[in-house]
Amino acid sequence: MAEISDKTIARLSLYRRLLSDLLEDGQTQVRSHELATLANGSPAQVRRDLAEAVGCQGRPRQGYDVAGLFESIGAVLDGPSGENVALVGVGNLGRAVLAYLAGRRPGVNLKAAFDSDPAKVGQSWMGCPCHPDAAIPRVIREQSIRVAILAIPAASAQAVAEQLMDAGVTGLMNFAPVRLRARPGVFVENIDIAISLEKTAYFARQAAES
Amino acid sequence: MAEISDKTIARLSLYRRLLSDLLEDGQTQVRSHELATLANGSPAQVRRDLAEAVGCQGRPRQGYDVAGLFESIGAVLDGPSGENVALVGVGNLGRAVLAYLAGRRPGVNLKAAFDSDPAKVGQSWMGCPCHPDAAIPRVIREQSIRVAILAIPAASAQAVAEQLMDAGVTGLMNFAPVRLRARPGVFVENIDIAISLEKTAYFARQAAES
DNA sequence: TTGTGTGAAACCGTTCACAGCG
DNA sequence: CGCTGTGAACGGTTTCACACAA
Repeated sequence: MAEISDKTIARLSLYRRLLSDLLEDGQTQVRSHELATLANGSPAQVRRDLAEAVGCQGRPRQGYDVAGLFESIGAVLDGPSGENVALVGVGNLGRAVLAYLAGRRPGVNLKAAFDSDPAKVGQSWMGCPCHPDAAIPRVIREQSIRVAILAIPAASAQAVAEQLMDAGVTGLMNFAPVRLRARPGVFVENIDIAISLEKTAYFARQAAES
Repeated sequence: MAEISDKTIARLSLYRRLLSDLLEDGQTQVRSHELATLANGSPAQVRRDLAEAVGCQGRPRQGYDVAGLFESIGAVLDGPSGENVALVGVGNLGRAVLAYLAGRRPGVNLKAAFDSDPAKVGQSWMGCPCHPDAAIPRVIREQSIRVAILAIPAASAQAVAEQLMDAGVTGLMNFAPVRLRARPGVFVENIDIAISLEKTAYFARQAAES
């Protein structure tokens, strides 16, 4: 398997979700054209993604086998076993993210939550207990957690990120409006809601002015 | 002003936030190299963004004037007056997004909230009342709202989006894990948390395996 | 010297267009 | 035929590299 780009992985994840819907509908075959429509993409892109990143097996005239494709994408995305994930910050945002995790994401296992609020420590969300921030190094190591979700205020994000990376985390999903200084080799996905909102406002105005 | 790309707008928004921090620190001048470091970008990119999108006035040897740059970027991003924004769905996620809005975003005025839960209707968040979903067409038109944030379940997202677009919304920020069918000219920013998480998990594994 | 502005080159991802196969 | 797989062309961004200004 060669290097797969950022955007391709995002699309594969989307394809998998769409395929999951098709499976529920009992559909067994799907054309690139059909998937493309559902994904707001082009048929050529779908074919290329499936051929290059997965080991495509689409057949002319019938398209792709839904169940098989679903499995193949899963093999690429999830690896042998799923990733263990920690959530740092169990505020409104953190709890909202839990709802997405609850959606039976294959390959993503929430193992631990952390919060600085003593009132939250000891409670449980989605069957996993909330630890105090001080427990981060120990728990991350004990549970072999490589992925962490930062849903905490900007002021503490960098410090917490350092602790996580020290403990072995190699993937961070950062909701705090800060550009984290990550060490080399660590992947950071910034979800910057403030920026996205300003972007939306800008293009909404552009759209209205035409 | 020529066409400014998606990504450039996102960076400008980031620059503005960074400049705002610098202003608070009392810094009056900034070099492209410095902004680039803060933004995790390259100096050349910063210069190009500022020169092409804004009407740069950086001077050799001193760099850019922080206050002036802050204003100039604001003029590009915000237009004459700010955009009026509606929030649909006042669950955990919706309330979390409100926190970002509360961060005194210039150019973004929350004017209305909507929720299908009768218990929430009538309450207020950030000084603006929560209306029932049925009031969407009326309120959106009355308040001249062009931007809407969808923080509702996937099942109802498309239907609500249609109502919003019918009422004149031209920019949607969509947190629901669905690919919205938007009419031409309407800007949609998808924040797909499930996809972002799977992406982070994938690259965390890649990083760990090297 | 230091740091900006910008044409030109390099890069990456997407789309085109067509060969091949059922 | 209809639909996939893929080399080749394309277009948009990013980076390079250097002229210029203080």
